[in-house]
Amino acid sequence: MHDDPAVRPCSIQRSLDILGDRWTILIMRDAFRGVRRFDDFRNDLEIARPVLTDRLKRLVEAGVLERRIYCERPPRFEYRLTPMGAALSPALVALMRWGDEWLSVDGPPTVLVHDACGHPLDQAFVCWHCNETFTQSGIASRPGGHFADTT
Amino acid sequence: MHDDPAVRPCSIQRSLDILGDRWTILIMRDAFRGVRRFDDFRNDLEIARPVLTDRLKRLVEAGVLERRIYCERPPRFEYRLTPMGAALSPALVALMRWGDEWLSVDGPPTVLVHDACGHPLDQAFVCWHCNETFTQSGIASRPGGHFADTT
DNA sequence: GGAGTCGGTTCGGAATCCGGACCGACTTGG
DNA sequence: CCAAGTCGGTCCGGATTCCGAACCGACTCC
Repeated sequence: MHDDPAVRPCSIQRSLDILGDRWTILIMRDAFRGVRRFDDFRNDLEIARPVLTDRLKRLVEAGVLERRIYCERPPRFEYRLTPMGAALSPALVALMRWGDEWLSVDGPPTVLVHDACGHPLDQAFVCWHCNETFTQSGIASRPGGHFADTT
Repeated sequence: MHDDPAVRPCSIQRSLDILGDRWTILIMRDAFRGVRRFDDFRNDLEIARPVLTDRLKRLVEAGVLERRIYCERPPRFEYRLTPMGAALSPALVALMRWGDEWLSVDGPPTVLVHDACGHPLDQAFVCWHCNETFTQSGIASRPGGHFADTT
């Protein structure tokens, strides 16, 4: 199931060890939307209760969500993004943009726009050293050789 | 399992309808790496044969991979990325970068670098209209309201 | 004190996944 | 000519995981 960690410790593999099932990424999407409580996740996702319990527990153990009490006397909990969880936003945005572009029948249902000018945003790579921006080419990878060529 | 498409046709949901199981994203990662043949996927992933057959078939049906003959007389097939599949690279890169940053014990095992100068690349948003680059702030979303705020 | 809320846990049945065996079409070696 | 190997699959029985439904504990509200 996983690569030899000494030879090719693939980070996609490791990310998917946390995120890689049918529900977890949707749970994270909801967390980004502001969903925090057990029943709100449940109502939004129509996920079975035991599965949601398990996924939230795993995400907390992974350090992606934080379980904190928001009500003392009947003990009630909420699940919030940690910095590690919030750092997933580029991945979720990329998934959303891909779905927008390739999977929507009547145009992108949700578009990220530049707050100042209102024009749509693109996702790209930046070299802060050269102050250059790319979408596809001009990229190399060291030392693993992934993604050097996508054709 | 899915949102009401009239009210909130979430593109992450739709993307995950194609990619959202334990194996599919890893299959796509391998495809980006250049893996094309059934047995190569199998050897790399240690996935059960019937499951791999099913996943490849689904990815072909979804339009993400293309199944083409590379040998006529014993009919042999290979699976190649379509443009739609290649467009997933930002999402896979984002996942890889997240794993690099948060999940590796001894520093990023693979880093994307700028081909010209060798410095590491960052992933960001670009407004081609204003020629501005952001990593987090200055972003809004219309009309769904996703990802406007990550705290 | 009965109903409602919230965040679970505990069941049995259903779907899915797994490894291993088998298969068809062909090539290669002896 | 026959045996073994390759490649891309399918078929099978057992194990895991998922699901919906019911239940539960602690509390609040009426």
